[in-house]
Amino acid sequence: MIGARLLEGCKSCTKAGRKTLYRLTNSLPYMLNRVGVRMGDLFSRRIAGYGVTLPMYRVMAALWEKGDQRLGDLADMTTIEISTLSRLVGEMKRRGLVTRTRLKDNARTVAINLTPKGRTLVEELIPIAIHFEEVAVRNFPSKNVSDLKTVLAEIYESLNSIEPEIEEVNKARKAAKARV
Amino acid sequence: MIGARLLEGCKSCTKAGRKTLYRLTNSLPYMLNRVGVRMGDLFSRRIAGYGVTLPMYRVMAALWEKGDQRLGDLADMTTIEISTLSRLVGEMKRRGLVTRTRLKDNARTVAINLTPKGRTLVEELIPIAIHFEEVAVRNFPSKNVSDLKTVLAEIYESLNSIEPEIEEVNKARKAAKARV
DNA sequence: ACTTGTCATTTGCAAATGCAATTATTGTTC
DNA sequence: GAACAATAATTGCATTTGCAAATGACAAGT
Repeated sequence: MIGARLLEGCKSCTKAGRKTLYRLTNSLPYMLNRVGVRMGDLFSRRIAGYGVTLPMYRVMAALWEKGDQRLGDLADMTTIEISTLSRLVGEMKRRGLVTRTRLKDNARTVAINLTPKGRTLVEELIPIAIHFEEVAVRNFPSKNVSDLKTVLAEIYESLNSIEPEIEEVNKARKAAKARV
Repeated sequence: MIGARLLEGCKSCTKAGRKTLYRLTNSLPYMLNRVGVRMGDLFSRRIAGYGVTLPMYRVMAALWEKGDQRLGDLADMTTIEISTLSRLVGEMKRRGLVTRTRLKDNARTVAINLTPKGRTLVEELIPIAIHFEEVAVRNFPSKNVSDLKTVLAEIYESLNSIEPEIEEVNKARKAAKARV
């Protein structure tokens, strides 16, 4: 296993023998998750007064950017799991923010759209989102921010490519476990 | 409102009049969240075969890095909300991964520790985490990765500093809403 | 000792999430 | 055209999450 040499029990943390030591708090998944969650939390509280949750905002902003989407496409765009999204859209429909209509030529699929109420609301929220981001990164050169976004997008793509690899390892592990 | 000029209805998206246009999918909160969630999902599935969830792994890795922590400190370190963590630790105790003992000199606080079983498990998982990260970023120069980590840490700090500012706006909004 | 206040954790509740079925519709093949 | 597979969305179930309120334990002042 690559990296096994880096593993060192925490009792040894005080010893100076090893150059590199694993730290959860310095791992990329942890750091990404932490910042992402934190930013989401803050923005979520920022918009809570408008009576919408963060996932609802994301659905509305996605629909504002590109309307008349099918549920599955909206799930891809928002990266909200489709079963979650299905229920979320149901709730948003009850609140009069979106419409959900089954297509006539293919009754399997539904088309989601913003209502005028939903549109008004999201157009009130988007400037807040823009301002929020400006404040969040106001201490950083804009070059750094755009570089960051580039890297984030690249890593996201990279993750898609390693997914099959991971699934394979998982299968092997699962098979090994089934024997236990 | 700063940024209001950037707001443009989606019908106008086809027009070429505006230089900048808001896109949810290009906003920093969205991109961070997307990558963080995706990476978490993949790693979560990677370790699912070992019978632990991702939050459980994070708790164990945090305890491995620094043992004998109080619940609140562990919440800070893992950035898991304390009420969530309380329940999570309860479940982990039932599974024999950690111990939770109330201090004798201050019965308000509890000390959380890894059990030998928990320690064995996390020491099996950490090399997997290291390898996972290596694979996830293997296409990127290590300089880029370390720069990324630096920026992520800085943004996280920056968020802490803007929190009071946001809370203040929220309060104002809340007060305005109470009048409705 | 008795109220008051603060601190650390836990619980109640409502939402969001992921996975695994299930339903409903459309396509394909014999 | 009847059986079967494929597609799109929904539902059931268990877990995770966050906020707010409640509990339980200590601290201070009177």
